[in-house]
Amino acid sequence: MLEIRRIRENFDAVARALDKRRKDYRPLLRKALDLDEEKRALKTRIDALLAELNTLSREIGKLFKQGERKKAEVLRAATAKLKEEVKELQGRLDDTTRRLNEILWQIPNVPHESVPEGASDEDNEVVFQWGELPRLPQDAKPHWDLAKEYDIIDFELGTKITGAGFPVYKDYGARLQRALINFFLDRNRAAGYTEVQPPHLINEASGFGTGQLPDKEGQMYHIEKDNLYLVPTAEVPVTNFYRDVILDEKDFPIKNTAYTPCFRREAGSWGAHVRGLNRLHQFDKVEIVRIEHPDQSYEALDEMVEHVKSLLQDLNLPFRIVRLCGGDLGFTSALTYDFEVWSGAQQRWLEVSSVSNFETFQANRLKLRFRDKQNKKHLAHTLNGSALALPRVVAALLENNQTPEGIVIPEVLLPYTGFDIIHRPEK
RNA sequence: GGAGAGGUGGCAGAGCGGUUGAAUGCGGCGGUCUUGAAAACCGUUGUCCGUGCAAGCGGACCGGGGGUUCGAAUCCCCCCCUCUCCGCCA
Repeated sequence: MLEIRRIRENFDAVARALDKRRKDYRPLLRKALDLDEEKRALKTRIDALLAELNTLSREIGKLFKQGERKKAEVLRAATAKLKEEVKELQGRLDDTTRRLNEILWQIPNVPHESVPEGASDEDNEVVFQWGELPRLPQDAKPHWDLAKEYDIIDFELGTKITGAGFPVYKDYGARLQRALINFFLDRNRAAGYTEVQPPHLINEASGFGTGQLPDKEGQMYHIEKDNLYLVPTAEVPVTNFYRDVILDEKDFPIKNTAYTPCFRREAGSWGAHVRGLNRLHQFDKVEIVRIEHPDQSYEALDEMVEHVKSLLQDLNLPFRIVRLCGGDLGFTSALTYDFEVWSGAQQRWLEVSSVSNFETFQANRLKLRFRDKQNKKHLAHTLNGSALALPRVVAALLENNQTPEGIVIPEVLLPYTGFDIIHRPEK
Protein backbone atom coordinates (compact mmCIF):
# COMPACT_ATOMS: atom_id res chain seq x y z
CA MET A 1 0.00 0.00 0.00
CA LEU A 2 1.36 3.39 -0.97
CA GLU A 3 1.73 5.99 1.71
CA ILE A 4 -0.92 8.66 1.34
CA ARG A 5 1.67 11.31 2.15
CA ARG A 6 3.71 10.24 -0.86
CA ILE A 7 0.68 10.64 -3.12
CA ARG A 8 -0.10 14.01 -1.58
CA GLU A 9 3.41 15.36 -1.92
CA ASN A 10 4.50 13.79 -5.23
CA PHE A 11 1.29 13.41 -7.11
CA ASP A 12 2.70 13.99 -10.61
CA ALA A 13 5.77 11.85 -10.17
CA VAL A 14 3.73 8.97 -8.76
CA ALA A 15 1.08 9.23 -11.49
CA ARG A 16 3.68 9.38 -14.25
CA ALA A 17 5.62 6.39 -12.90
CA LEU A 18 2.41 4.39 -12.62
CA ASP A 19 1.73 5.04 -16.31
CA LYS A 20 4.31 2.33 -16.96
CA ARG A 21 1.76 -0.17 -15.77
CA ARG A 22 -0.30 0.69 -18.83
CA LYS A 23 -3.24 1.96 -16.87
CA ASP A 24 -4.17 5.47 -15.84
CA TYR A 25 -4.24 5.58 -12.07
CA ARG A 26 -4.91 9.32 -11.88
CA PRO A 27 -8.64 8.93 -11.16
CA LEU A 28 -7.89 6.62 -8.23
CA LEU A 29 -5.06 8.82 -6.99
CA ARG A 30 -7.28 11.90 -7.08
CA LYS A 31 -10.06 10.05 -5.33
CA ALA A 32 -7.58 9.05 -2.64
CA LEU A 33 -6.50 12.65 -2.18
CA ASP A 34 -10.09 13.83 -1.89
CA LEU A 35 -10.92 11.22 0.69
CA ASP A 36 -7.72 11.97 2.56
CA GLU A 37 -8.60 15.64 2.74
CA GLU A 38 -12.11 14.82 3.90
CA LYS A 39 -10.70 12.47 6.49
CA ARG A 40 -8.30 15.02 7.90
CA ALA A 41 -11.00 17.70 8.08
CA LEU A 42 -13.29 15.35 9.99
CA LYS A 43 -10.49 14.33 12.31
CA THR A 44 -9.69 17.93 13.14
CA ARG A 45 -13.33 18.68 13.98
CA ILE A 46 -13.77 15.55 16.05
CA ASP A 47 -10.59 16.22 18.01
CA ALA A 48 -11.80 19.70 18.86
CA LEU A 49 -15.14 18.37 20.10
CA LEU A 50 -13.45 15.64 22.10
CA ALA A 51 -11.19 18.22 23.69
CA GLU A 52 -14.27 20.15 24.74
CA LEU A 53 -15.87 17.02 26.17
CA ASN A 54 -12.73 16.14 28.07
CA THR A 55 -12.66 19.59 29.64
CA LEU A 56 -16.31 19.32 30.66
CA SER A 57 -15.83 15.88 32.16
CA ARG A 58 -12.95 17.05 34.29
CA GLU A 59 -15.03 20.02 35.38
CA ILE A 60 -17.96 17.77 36.30
CA GLY A 61 -15.73 15.51 38.30
CA LYS A 62 -14.35 18.43 40.22
CA LEU A 63 -17.82 19.83 40.97
CA PHE A 64 -19.10 16.48 42.20
CA LYS A 65 -16.19 16.27 44.56
CA GLN A 66 -16.93 19.71 45.90
CA GLY A 67 -20.57 18.73 46.37
CA GLU A 68 -21.74 21.22 43.77
CA ARG A 69 -24.31 18.82 42.49
CA LYS A 70 -26.54 21.31 40.77
CA LYS A 71 -23.80 22.97 38.77
CA ALA A 72 -22.57 19.55 37.74
CA GLU A 73 -25.98 18.56 36.48
CA VAL A 74 -26.08 21.62 34.24
CA LEU A 75 -22.76 20.74 32.65
CA ARG A 76 -23.75 17.14 32.29
CA ALA A 77 -26.75 18.13 30.24
CA ALA A 78 -24.47 20.12 27.99
CA THR A 79 -22.37 17.07 27.09
CA ALA A 80 -25.29 15.24 25.52
CA LYS A 81 -25.37 17.37 22.40
CA LEU A 82 -21.61 17.26 21.98
CA LYS A 83 -21.60 13.51 22.28
CA GLU A 84 -24.24 13.18 19.65
CA GLU A 85 -22.26 15.36 17.31
CA VAL A 86 -19.09 13.37 17.87
CA LYS A 87 -20.93 10.15 17.23
CA GLU A 88 -22.28 11.42 13.94
CA LEU A 89 -18.89 12.73 12.78
CA GLN A 90 -17.14 9.60 13.95
CA GLY A 91 -19.45 7.53 11.81
CA ARG A 92 -18.56 9.66 8.81
CA LEU A 93 -14.86 9.44 9.60
CA ASP A 94 -15.00 5.65 9.80
CA ASP A 95 -16.82 5.53 6.51
CA THR A 96 -14.33 7.87 4.85
CA THR A 97 -11.37 5.91 6.19
CA ARG A 98 -12.85 2.69 4.90
CA ARG A 99 -13.41 4.17 1.47
CA LEU A 100 -9.90 5.64 1.39
CA ASN A 101 -8.36 2.29 2.22
CA GLU A 102 -10.40 0.56 -0.44
CA ILE A 103 -8.96 3.01 -2.96
CA LEU A 104 -5.40 2.67 -1.69
CA TRP A 105 -5.57 -1.12 -1.91
CA GLN A 106 -6.27 -0.78 -5.60
CA ILE A 107 -3.17 1.29 -6.34
CA PRO A 108 -0.10 -0.82 -7.10
CA ASN A 109 3.49 -0.05 -6.22
CA VAL A 110 5.31 2.67 -8.11
CA PRO A 111 7.64 1.03 -10.65
CA HIS A 112 11.35 1.71 -10.30
CA GLU A 113 12.82 4.02 -12.93
CA SER A 114 14.68 1.12 -14.55
CA VAL A 115 11.46 -0.79 -15.23
CA PRO A 116 11.10 -1.02 -19.02
CA GLU A 117 8.06 0.16 -20.90
CA GLY A 118 5.81 -2.60 -22.13
CA ALA A 119 2.43 -4.21 -21.94
CA SER A 120 3.07 -7.93 -21.48
CA ASP A 121 5.73 -10.52 -20.85
CA GLU A 122 6.79 -10.19 -24.46
CA ASP A 123 8.16 -6.77 -23.64
CA ASN A 124 10.28 -7.96 -20.75
CA GLU A 125 13.90 -7.08 -21.14
CA VAL A 126 16.40 -9.93 -21.26
CA VAL A 127 19.32 -8.64 -19.24
CA PHE A 128 21.43 -11.77 -18.97
CA GLN A 129 21.67 -15.19 -20.50
CA TRP A 130 23.92 -18.09 -19.60
CA GLY A 131 24.63 -21.63 -20.72
CA GLU A 132 24.34 -23.45 -23.94
CA LEU A 133 20.93 -24.67 -25.02
CA PRO A 134 21.13 -28.45 -25.15
CA ARG A 135 20.76 -30.16 -28.50
CA LEU A 136 18.51 -33.07 -27.71
CA PRO A 137 17.78 -35.99 -30.02
CA GLN A 138 14.57 -36.08 -32.02
CA ASP A 139 12.94 -38.51 -29.63
CA ALA A 140 13.67 -36.41 -26.53
CA LYS A 141 10.80 -36.60 -24.12
CA PRO A 142 9.08 -33.91 -22.07
CA HIS A 143 9.47 -34.35 -18.35
CA TRP A 144 5.97 -35.72 -17.78
CA ASP A 145 6.80 -38.66 -20.04
CA LEU A 146 10.17 -39.14 -18.39
CA ALA A 147 8.56 -38.98 -14.96
CA LYS A 148 6.27 -41.80 -15.95
CA GLU A 149 8.89 -43.90 -17.73
CA TYR A 150 11.27 -43.70 -14.78
CA ASP A 151 8.39 -43.88 -12.29
CA ILE A 152 9.73 -40.99 -10.22
CA ILE A 153 6.76 -38.61 -10.26
CA ASP A 154 3.23 -39.99 -10.23
CA PHE A 155 0.63 -37.44 -11.24
CA GLU A 156 -2.23 -39.93 -11.40
CA LEU A 157 -1.59 -41.17 -7.90
CA GLY A 158 -1.64 -37.59 -6.62
CA THR A 159 -4.94 -37.04 -8.38
CA LYS A 160 -6.34 -40.08 -6.64
CA ILE A 161 -5.18 -38.96 -3.22
CA THR A 162 -5.96 -35.27 -3.54
CA GLY A 163 -6.60 -33.92 -7.01
CA ALA A 164 -4.90 -32.55 -10.10
CA GLY A 165 -1.76 -30.57 -9.38
CA PHE A 166 -0.71 -32.56 -6.34
CA PRO A 167 1.93 -34.98 -7.62
CA VAL A 168 3.47 -37.83 -5.68
CA TYR A 169 7.26 -38.00 -5.88
CA LYS A 170 8.61 -41.51 -5.71
CA ASP A 171 11.96 -43.11 -5.07
CA TYR A 172 14.62 -41.20 -7.05
CA GLY A 173 12.11 -38.43 -7.64
CA ALA A 174 11.46 -38.00 -3.93
CA ARG A 175 15.18 -38.15 -3.14
CA LEU A 176 15.92 -35.55 -5.79
CA GLN A 177 13.40 -33.19 -4.17
CA ARG A 178 15.02 -33.57 -0.80
CA ALA A 179 18.48 -33.13 -2.31
CA LEU A 180 17.54 -29.91 -4.07
CA ILE A 181 15.93 -28.43 -0.97
CA ASN A 182 19.02 -29.17 1.09
CA PHE A 183 21.37 -27.93 -1.60
CA PHE A 184 19.53 -24.62 -1.89
CA LEU A 185 19.31 -24.13 1.86
CA ASP A 186 23.01 -24.84 2.31
CA ARG A 187 24.00 -22.48 -0.45
CA ASN A 188 21.74 -19.74 0.88
CA ARG A 189 23.13 -20.21 4.33
CA ALA A 190 26.66 -19.95 2.95
CA ALA A 191 25.63 -16.63 1.39
CA GLY A 192 24.73 -15.25 4.80
CA TYR A 193 21.05 -16.12 5.05
CA THR A 194 19.73 -17.44 8.33
CA GLU A 195 17.76 -20.63 7.93
CA VAL A 196 14.29 -20.49 9.44
CA GLN A 197 11.31 -22.83 9.51
CA PRO A 198 8.08 -20.86 9.54
CA PRO A 199 4.56 -22.23 10.01
CA HIS A 200 2.86 -23.43 6.87
CA LEU A 201 -0.42 -21.84 7.88
CA ILE A 202 -0.88 -18.13 8.27
CA ASN A 203 -3.57 -15.94 9.79
CA GLU A 204 -5.47 -13.06 8.24
CA ALA A 205 -3.18 -10.35 9.57
CA SER A 206 -0.17 -11.99 7.93
CA GLY A 207 -1.93 -12.38 4.61
CA PHE A 208 -2.83 -8.75 4.79
CA GLY A 209 0.69 -7.67 5.74
CA THR A 210 2.37 -8.92 2.58
CA GLY A 211 -0.52 -8.05 0.30
CA GLN A 212 -2.16 -11.42 -0.42
CA LEU A 213 -5.28 -10.14 1.29
CA PRO A 214 -7.72 -8.71 0.58
CA ASP A 215 -6.93 -8.87 -3.15
CA LYS A 216 -5.78 -12.38 -3.82
CA GLU A 217 -7.96 -14.14 -1.32
CA GLY A 218 -9.13 -16.59 -3.99
CA GLN A 219 -5.57 -17.72 -4.72
CA MET A 220 -4.96 -19.14 -1.27
CA TYR A 221 -6.38 -22.25 0.31
CA HIS A 222 -8.49 -21.24 3.25
CA ILE A 223 -9.23 -23.33 6.31
CA GLU A 224 -12.53 -21.93 7.36
CA LYS A 225 -12.89 -23.61 10.71
CA ASP A 226 -9.82 -21.85 12.06
CA ASN A 227 -9.71 -18.97 9.61
CA LEU A 228 -6.17 -19.81 8.48
CA TYR A 229 -4.59 -19.89 5.05
CA LEU A 230 -2.06 -22.32 3.61
CA VAL A 231 1.14 -20.49 2.69
CA PRO A 232 1.34 -19.59 -1.01
CA THR A 233 5.05 -18.85 -0.46
CA ALA A 234 7.43 -18.63 2.50
CA GLU A 235 7.57 -14.91 1.81
CA VAL A 236 4.33 -14.48 3.75
CA PRO A 237 5.25 -16.00 7.11
CA VAL A 238 8.89 -14.93 7.01
CA THR A 239 8.28 -11.29 6.05
CA ASN A 240 5.57 -11.16 8.69
CA PHE A 241 8.15 -11.98 11.35
CA TYR A 242 8.80 -8.26 11.14
CA ARG A 243 5.23 -7.02 11.22
CA ASP A 244 4.75 -4.23 13.80
CA VAL A 245 8.47 -4.14 14.47
CA ILE A 246 10.70 -1.13 14.89
CA LEU A 247 14.24 -2.15 14.02
CA ASP A 248 17.45 -0.45 14.86
CA GLU A 249 19.51 0.80 11.97
CA LYS A 250 22.29 -1.54 12.97
CA ASP A 251 20.02 -4.57 12.63
CA PHE A 252 20.43 -4.35 8.86
CA PRO A 253 20.85 -6.33 6.75
CA ILE A 254 18.31 -8.98 7.75
CA LYS A 255 18.62 -12.07 5.59
CA ASN A 256 16.46 -15.16 6.06
CA THR A 257 15.99 -18.28 4.02
CA ALA A 258 13.22 -20.81 4.38
CA TYR A 259 11.94 -23.91 2.71
CA THR A 260 8.21 -24.44 2.64
CA PRO A 261 5.78 -26.24 0.46
CA CYS A 262 3.67 -23.67 -1.37
CA PHE A 263 -0.06 -24.01 -1.90
CA ARG A 264 -1.84 -22.15 -4.67
CA ARG A 265 -5.33 -22.58 -5.94
CA GLU A 266 -4.34 -21.12 -9.32
CA ALA A 267 -7.98 -20.43 -9.93
CA GLY A 268 -8.62 -19.68 -13.56
CA SER A 269 -5.07 -20.22 -14.75
CA TRP A 270 -5.35 -23.83 -15.80
CA GLY A 271 -5.17 -24.69 -19.46
CA ALA A 272 -2.51 -25.08 -22.11
CA HIS A 273 1.18 -25.21 -21.14
CA VAL A 274 0.46 -26.39 -17.65
CA ARG A 275 1.14 -30.04 -18.07
CA GLY A 276 3.28 -31.98 -15.66
CA LEU A 277 5.34 -29.84 -13.33
CA ASN A 278 4.75 -26.60 -15.16
CA ARG A 279 2.00 -25.54 -12.79
CA LEU A 280 0.99 -27.20 -9.53
CA HIS A 281 -1.28 -26.62 -6.59
CA GLN A 282 1.41 -27.78 -4.21
CA PHE A 283 5.09 -27.34 -4.85
CA ASP A 284 8.35 -26.94 -2.98
CA LYS A 285 10.28 -23.72 -2.84
CA VAL A 286 13.22 -22.30 -0.97
CA GLU A 287 12.86 -18.59 -0.47
CA ILE A 288 15.22 -15.78 0.47
CA VAL A 289 13.78 -12.78 2.29
CA ARG A 290 15.57 -9.57 3.15
CA ILE A 291 14.76 -6.48 5.18
CA GLU A 292 16.95 -3.57 4.20
CA HIS A 293 17.74 0.06 4.76
CA PRO A 294 16.21 2.06 1.89
CA ASP A 295 19.66 3.25 0.83
CA GLN A 296 20.87 -0.31 0.51
CA SER A 297 17.92 -2.13 -0.97
CA TYR A 298 18.91 -1.99 -4.63
CA GLU A 299 22.39 -3.14 -3.82
CA ALA A 300 20.75 -6.01 -1.95
CA LEU A 301 18.58 -6.79 -4.95
CA ASP A 302 21.66 -7.04 -7.19
CA GLU A 303 23.29 -9.29 -4.66
CA MET A 304 20.25 -11.57 -4.63
CA VAL A 305 20.28 -11.74 -8.41
CA GLU A 306 23.97 -12.71 -8.39
CA HIS A 307 23.28 -15.37 -5.82
CA VAL A 308 20.42 -16.96 -7.72
CA LYS A 309 22.58 -16.86 -10.85
CA SER A 310 25.23 -18.90 -9.11
CA LEU A 311 22.70 -21.54 -8.07
CA LEU A 312 21.58 -22.15 -11.64
CA GLN A 313 25.14 -22.11 -12.90
CA ASP A 314 26.09 -24.73 -10.35
CA LEU A 315 23.21 -26.88 -11.56
CA ASN A 316 24.44 -26.27 -15.09
CA LEU A 317 21.00 -25.26 -16.33
CA PRO A 318 20.85 -22.75 -19.17
CA PHE A 319 18.88 -19.73 -18.06
CA ARG A 320 18.16 -16.12 -18.72
CA ILE A 321 17.21 -13.19 -16.54
CA VAL A 322 14.50 -10.81 -17.58
CA ARG A 323 13.61 -7.47 -16.11
CA LEU A 324 9.82 -7.34 -15.96
CA CYS A 325 8.24 -4.51 -17.91
CA GLY A 326 5.63 -2.23 -16.39
CA GLY A 327 2.73 -4.20 -17.78
CA ASP A 328 3.99 -7.49 -16.37
CA LEU A 329 5.22 -6.23 -13.02
CA GLY A 330 3.50 -7.66 -9.94
CA PHE A 331 1.12 -5.45 -7.99
CA THR A 332 3.34 -5.04 -4.94
CA SER A 333 6.73 -4.89 -6.63
CA ALA A 334 8.82 -1.89 -7.65
CA LEU A 335 11.34 -3.93 -9.63
CA THR A 336 11.39 -7.64 -10.44
CA TYR A 337 13.87 -9.91 -12.15
CA ASP A 338 12.56 -13.25 -13.32
CA PHE A 339 14.84 -16.21 -13.82
CA GLU A 340 13.85 -18.63 -16.55
CA VAL A 341 15.47 -21.97 -17.26
CA TRP A 342 15.48 -23.55 -20.66
CA SER A 343 13.34 -26.60 -20.91
CA GLY A 344 14.96 -28.63 -23.67
CA ALA A 345 12.12 -30.90 -24.67
CA GLN A 346 9.35 -28.36 -24.35
CA GLN A 347 11.53 -25.83 -26.12
CA ARG A 348 10.51 -23.01 -23.87
CA TRP A 349 11.66 -20.88 -20.98
CA LEU A 350 10.23 -21.73 -17.57
CA GLU A 351 10.17 -19.27 -14.68
CA VAL A 352 11.98 -20.67 -11.66
CA SER A 353 12.63 -17.56 -9.63
CA SER A 354 11.29 -14.10 -9.18
CA VAL A 355 13.45 -11.63 -7.30
CA SER A 356 11.81 -8.38 -6.24
CA ASN A 357 12.25 -5.20 -4.32
CA PHE A 358 9.02 -4.01 -2.74
CA GLU A 359 10.57 -0.89 -1.28
CA THR A 360 8.14 0.42 1.37
CA PHE A 361 5.00 -1.00 -0.23
CA GLN A 362 4.79 -4.02 2.06
CA ALA A 363 6.50 -2.31 4.99
CA ASN A 364 3.74 0.29 5.07
CA ARG A 365 1.12 -2.36 5.65
CA LEU A 366 3.37 -4.35 7.92
CA LYS A 367 4.27 -1.27 9.96
CA LEU A 368 7.86 -2.39 9.60
CA ARG A 369 10.11 0.50 10.52
CA PHE A 370 13.58 1.34 11.71
CA ARG A 371 15.11 4.12 13.75
CA ASP A 372 17.84 6.18 12.17
CA LYS A 373 20.73 7.76 14.05
CA GLN A 374 18.57 10.76 14.92
CA ASN A 375 16.03 8.31 16.36
CA LYS A 376 13.59 9.14 13.59
CA LYS A 377 11.42 6.33 12.31
CA HIS A 378 11.22 5.33 8.65
CA LEU A 379 9.68 2.45 6.75
CA ALA A 380 12.15 -0.28 5.85
CA HIS A 381 12.43 -1.95 2.47
CA THR A 382 11.45 -5.58 1.95
CA LEU A 383 12.78 -7.89 -0.73
CA ASN A 384 12.41 -11.51 -1.60
CA GLY A 385 13.24 -14.07 -4.20
CA SER A 386 13.01 -17.75 -4.92
CA ALA A 387 16.23 -19.64 -4.47
CA LEU A 388 14.71 -21.68 -5.95
CA ALA A 389 11.30 -23.09 -6.85
CA LEU A 390 11.72 -26.79 -7.45
CA PRO A 391 9.23 -28.12 -10.00
CA ARG A 392 10.47 -26.34 -13.10
CA VAL A 393 14.08 -26.83 -12.08
CA VAL A 394 13.29 -30.53 -11.96
CA ALA A 395 11.45 -30.32 -15.28
CA ALA A 396 14.44 -28.73 -17.00
CA LEU A 397 16.85 -31.04 -15.28
CA LEU A 398 15.01 -34.17 -16.41
CA GLU A 399 14.55 -32.95 -19.94
CA ASN A 400 17.97 -31.43 -20.55
CA ASN A 401 19.92 -34.20 -18.91
CA GLN A 402 18.23 -37.20 -20.52
CA THR A 403 20.71 -39.58 -22.13
CA PRO A 404 20.44 -43.10 -23.52
CA GLU A 405 21.73 -44.39 -20.17
CA GLY A 406 19.41 -42.36 -18.02
CA ILE A 407 19.04 -38.94 -16.42
CA VAL A 408 22.32 -37.41 -15.37
CA ILE A 409 22.36 -35.59 -12.07
CA PRO A 410 24.44 -32.38 -11.78
CA GLU A 411 27.68 -32.97 -9.99
CA VAL A 412 27.01 -30.50 -7.19
CA LEU A 413 24.01 -32.54 -6.13
CA LEU A 414 25.92 -35.76 -5.70
CA PRO A 415 26.63 -35.24 -1.99
CA TYR A 416 22.91 -34.64 -1.52
CA THR A 417 21.42 -37.35 -3.72
CA GLY A 418 23.95 -40.09 -3.31
CA PHE A 419 23.43 -41.00 -6.97
CA ASP A 420 24.77 -39.40 -10.12
CA ILE A 421 22.36 -40.88 -12.59
CA ILE A 422 18.82 -42.19 -12.63
CA HIS A 423 19.19 -45.27 -14.78
CA ARG A 424 16.80 -45.95 -17.58
CA PRO A 425 14.53 -48.75 -16.38
CA GLU A 426 14.64 -52.16 -18.11
CA LYS A 427 11.93 -52.50 -20.67
C1' G B 1 -11.81 -30.81 24.56
C1' G B 2 -12.97 -29.57 30.26
C1' A B 3 -11.77 -26.34 34.69
C1' G B 4 -9.17 -22.18 36.64
C1' A B 5 -5.83 -17.76 36.34
C1' G B 6 -4.25 -13.87 33.46
C1' G B 7 -3.07 -10.34 29.21
C1' U B 8 -0.67 -2.77 31.42
C1' G B 9 5.16 1.24 28.53
C1' G B 10 11.89 -2.14 25.86
C1' C B 11 11.48 -5.73 30.23
C1' A B 12 9.55 -6.73 35.28
C1' G B 13 5.42 -4.99 37.88
C1' A B 14 1.52 -1.58 40.57
C1' G B 15 -3.10 0.60 39.57
C1' C B 16 -9.30 -2.01 39.42
C1' G B 17 -14.67 4.67 37.84
C1' G B 18 -12.28 11.07 38.02
C1' U B 19 -5.50 15.84 35.75
C1' U B 20 -3.30 8.07 35.27
C1' G B 21 -0.04 8.10 29.32
C1' A B 22 -0.17 5.47 33.59
C1' A B 23 3.54 4.40 40.49
C1' U B 24 8.06 1.71 41.30
C1' G B 25 12.32 -1.16 39.74
C1' C B 26 15.53 -2.67 35.68
C1' G B 27 17.25 -1.29 31.00
C1' G B 28 18.32 2.93 27.31
C1' C B 29 19.98 8.08 26.56
C1' G B 30 22.26 12.80 28.54
C1' G B 31 24.95 14.95 32.58
C1' U B 32 27.83 15.46 37.48
C1' C B 33 31.96 13.05 39.77
C1' U B 34 36.67 10.30 37.74
C1' U B 35 43.18 10.18 34.43
C1' G B 36 39.55 6.43 32.39
C1' A B 37 35.86 2.98 33.85
C1' A B 38 32.57 1.16 37.61
C1' A B 39 29.57 2.80 41.57
C1' A B 40 26.69 6.85 43.26
C1' C B 41 23.71 11.03 42.23
C1' C B 42 20.66 14.36 38.88
C1' G B 43 17.81 14.71 34.52
C1' U B 44 15.49 12.28 30.50
C1' U B 45 13.19 8.12 28.05
C1' G B 46 6.18 4.96 24.25
C1' U B 47 3.33 4.80 19.53
C1' C B 48 -0.01 6.75 15.97
C1' C B 49 -2.99 10.77 13.99
C1' G B 50 -4.44 15.97 13.35
C1' U B 51 -2.82 21.12 13.47
C1' G B 52 1.22 24.70 13.06
C1' C B 53 7.04 27.71 9.62
C1' A B 54 8.35 26.36 14.43
C1' A B 55 8.17 26.13 19.79
C1' G B 56 3.91 23.98 20.75
C1' C B 57 -1.22 22.62 21.04
C1' G B 58 -5.13 18.90 20.49
C1' G B 59 -6.89 13.72 19.94
C1' A B 60 -6.42 8.33 20.26
C1' C B 61 -4.02 4.01 22.25
C1' C B 62 -3.22 -0.31 29.00
C1' G B 63 -4.54 -7.98 23.85
C1' G B 64 -8.72 -6.81 19.69
C1' G B 65 -13.86 -5.20 18.92
C1' G B 66 -18.48 -3.38 20.94
C1' G B 67 -21.30 -1.32 25.22
C1' U B 68 -22.56 1.37 30.09
C1' U B 69 -21.13 6.44 32.07
C1' C B 70 -20.56 13.50 32.20
C1' G B 71 -15.91 10.51 32.72
C1' A B 72 -13.17 3.58 31.73
C1' A B 73 -6.64 0.63 32.12
C1' U B 74 -10.50 0.12 35.91
C1' C B 75 -17.67 -2.05 35.12
C1' C B 76 -20.52 -5.30 31.21
C1' C B 77 -20.61 -8.40 26.45
C1' C B 78 -18.06 -10.94 22.29
C1' C B 79 -13.42 -12.54 20.18
C1' C B 80 -8.04 -13.64 20.28
C1' C B 81 -3.81 -15.10 22.98
C1' U B 82 -0.77 -16.93 27.27
C1' C B 83 -0.14 -19.85 31.73
C1' U B 84 -1.66 -23.95 35.34
C1' C B 85 -4.34 -28.55 36.18
C1' C B 86 -7.15 -32.62 33.87
C1' G B 87 -8.12 -35.33 29.26
C1' C B 88 -6.08 -36.74 24.44
C1' C B 89 -1.67 -37.26 21.66
C1' A B 90 3.14 -37.18 17.24
